[in-house]
Amino acid sequence: MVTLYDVAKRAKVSIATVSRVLHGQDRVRETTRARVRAAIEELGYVPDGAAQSLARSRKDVVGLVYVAREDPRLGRHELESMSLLFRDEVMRGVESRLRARRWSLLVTYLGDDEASGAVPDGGAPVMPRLLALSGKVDGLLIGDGVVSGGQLAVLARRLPAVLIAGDPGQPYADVVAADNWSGTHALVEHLVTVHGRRRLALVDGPAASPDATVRRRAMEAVIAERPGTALAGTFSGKFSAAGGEQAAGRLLAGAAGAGGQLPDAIVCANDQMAIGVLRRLADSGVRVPRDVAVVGFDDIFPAALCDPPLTTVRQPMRRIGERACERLFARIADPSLPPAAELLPAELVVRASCGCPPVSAR
Amino acid sequence: MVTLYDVAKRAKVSIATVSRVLHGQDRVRETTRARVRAAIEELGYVPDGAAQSLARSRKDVVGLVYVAREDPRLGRHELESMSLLFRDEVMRGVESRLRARRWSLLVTYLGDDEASGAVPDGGAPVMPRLLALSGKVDGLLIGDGVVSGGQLAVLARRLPAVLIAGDPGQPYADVVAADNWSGTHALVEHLVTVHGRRRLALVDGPAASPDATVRRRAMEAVIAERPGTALAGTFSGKFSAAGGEQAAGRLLAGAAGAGGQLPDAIVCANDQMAIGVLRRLADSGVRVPRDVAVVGFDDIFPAALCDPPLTTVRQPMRRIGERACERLFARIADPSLPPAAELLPAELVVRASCGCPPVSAR
DNA sequence: ATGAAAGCGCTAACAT
DNA sequence: ATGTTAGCGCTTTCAT
Repeated sequence: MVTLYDVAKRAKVSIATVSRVLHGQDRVRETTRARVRAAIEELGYVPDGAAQSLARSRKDVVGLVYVAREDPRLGRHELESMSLLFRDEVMRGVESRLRARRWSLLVTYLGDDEASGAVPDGGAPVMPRLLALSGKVDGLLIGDGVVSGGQLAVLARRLPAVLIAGDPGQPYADVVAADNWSGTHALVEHLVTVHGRRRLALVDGPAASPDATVRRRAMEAVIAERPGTALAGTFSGKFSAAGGEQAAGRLLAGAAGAGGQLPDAIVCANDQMAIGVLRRLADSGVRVPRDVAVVGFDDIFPAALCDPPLTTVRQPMRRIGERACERLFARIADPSLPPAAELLPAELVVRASCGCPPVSAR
Repeated sequence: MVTLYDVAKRAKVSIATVSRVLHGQDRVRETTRARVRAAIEELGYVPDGAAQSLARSRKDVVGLVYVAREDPRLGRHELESMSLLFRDEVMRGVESRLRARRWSLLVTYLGDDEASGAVPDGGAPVMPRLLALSGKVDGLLIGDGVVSGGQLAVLARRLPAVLIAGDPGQPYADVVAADNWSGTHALVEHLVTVHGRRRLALVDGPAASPDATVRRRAMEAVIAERPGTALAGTFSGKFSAAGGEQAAGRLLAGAAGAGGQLPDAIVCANDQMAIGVLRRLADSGVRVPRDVAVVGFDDIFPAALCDPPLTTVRQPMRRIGERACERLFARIADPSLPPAAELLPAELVVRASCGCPPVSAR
């Protein structure tokens, strides 16, 4: 390996001078500078980042951790795998912030086995993988589901950490997430005030999901605020298109029963479920939005493509990445900052499935 | 910062012993081990990665460089931005290999201004960004279009490097890419032998694109091999849906002229263009695949969703990432390896737009 | 089983 | 303008 000493020897100067040239400092004679430059070029010298980091005692690197959560049965085009898009977008946001500072991003996907996400905190030591990573970065961005609360507490004590799209309620670390509540609120309000929908059914996600819970509450809030509206049933299932189909099936079965009546709007916990609902409805000859409006959440890619195009709420994924990164910078600069949660506004995306006139999709 | 010395002091042992405990070596008494463990836990000690790397003189990190190539006008759902999917998939492949070795991935997106990709090699020094990165990794994975040939030569001389989806013809570094030639060849063969198509039109990409060139050559090869088939015109444009629409427009105009005749198959340089062609054809009442077959290349997400579903060729993106990473490992282990190119088979994805019976897409 | 000490390649304060 | 030198935090012989 070519070191500073090799270059210094070749250019017949001291290592300090080489270092100066390397960092474009003045106080070096032009001719010397040229000699050093030549030596660097000839030797193909590359400064060792580890040594630099050690000497400067900072690394200019932030870590990003996700759980791999891979399902080999899912092709890359499956709707369910689209949640990956979320991460990719977040990452781009992070990267744009990093680039401005000329820092780098160290990405790690933990295997399902290595993450402690849902585990009920057995007081286990911090995951080794995560520990190793910690030593290589100035701060950590942690994806949702990577660590349990207890682990997070331990981790955040050791180094600056920001949780991405995690539980805004936990008190251990900073969080940056989308504002599920106001997003859903705006969506349901739209249904009620613009389209005059009154009997609102909910196709809910898993009870354990914090996101689903918040979205449900927001819907209930609108119903409470708007006299004349009512919750026309709740049908919960997995966050998948299949889950949506099943829920819609139960909903249809209920409406077909004695005195049964179709709701005039179906609010789904996410887009995948909404797409499943749409399919099931189409199979039964129910027209959307004419007979019933359907809305989703997330604005995943296929949402714009389905028939009718889905009205939904977009999570500001990229922005989440940017803000999380900025917050991390702030915390690195001042580790004593009290942990804060930042909720980013989610944007209502109006398409045709709510009853609005279709916009040329092209 | 908590260091090895702090832990040693607290546990009343030498730093060597702490280091031994840290790495699970034997030759440490159980009671001592326990004392050290306790000290580590109490202090919240995290080994400094930079110091470790320096002492071990290896980093266990590989770098991945891409050009940002961002167009802020494009929303994340635009077809054009789907090429990003390619990178994300490649990255997952890389990550899976890295994980097996417990290495990390250092990702950097260069700004358009920082990359030298298309630049005609002004003999400029290696980009500073890339240099800085080089010092932090054991090897580099370089995305297509990041560096020019000359730069690549310089870079590859300094550290292990593998080009991802770049020009397999360049002699400076290893390359891992999809086999465009045989993929296209199989696709066109399918059109000719299975569906009896004879008058094949080409909707070509930009002349400057190596990918487009290879795909064109492969198509010409099939035509040369199969008597009775003929090239029924070439219409080139940008690698975009709009480019495809324009090309289809010209094609239709030509067919409408005196003695004009529609081709019975249109081979497009990529899926985006094919989708544009499909749109334009639909607008003109031309039926696909009945009147004319249309095929693309890449198998981007919307390819399965359009009407009719697009027959195309899938690049083994994930596999490319895996192989590139493995090749990089090999080169790190033995830097004297002669540069090699590895072409991965691209898979024919048969849907309905070629004339095959539609498969239930769901 | 444990400790002492010599680097690893670099930065930066302090000479000169 | 340039050189000397003391760390940075760790791994790893080599002693004991």
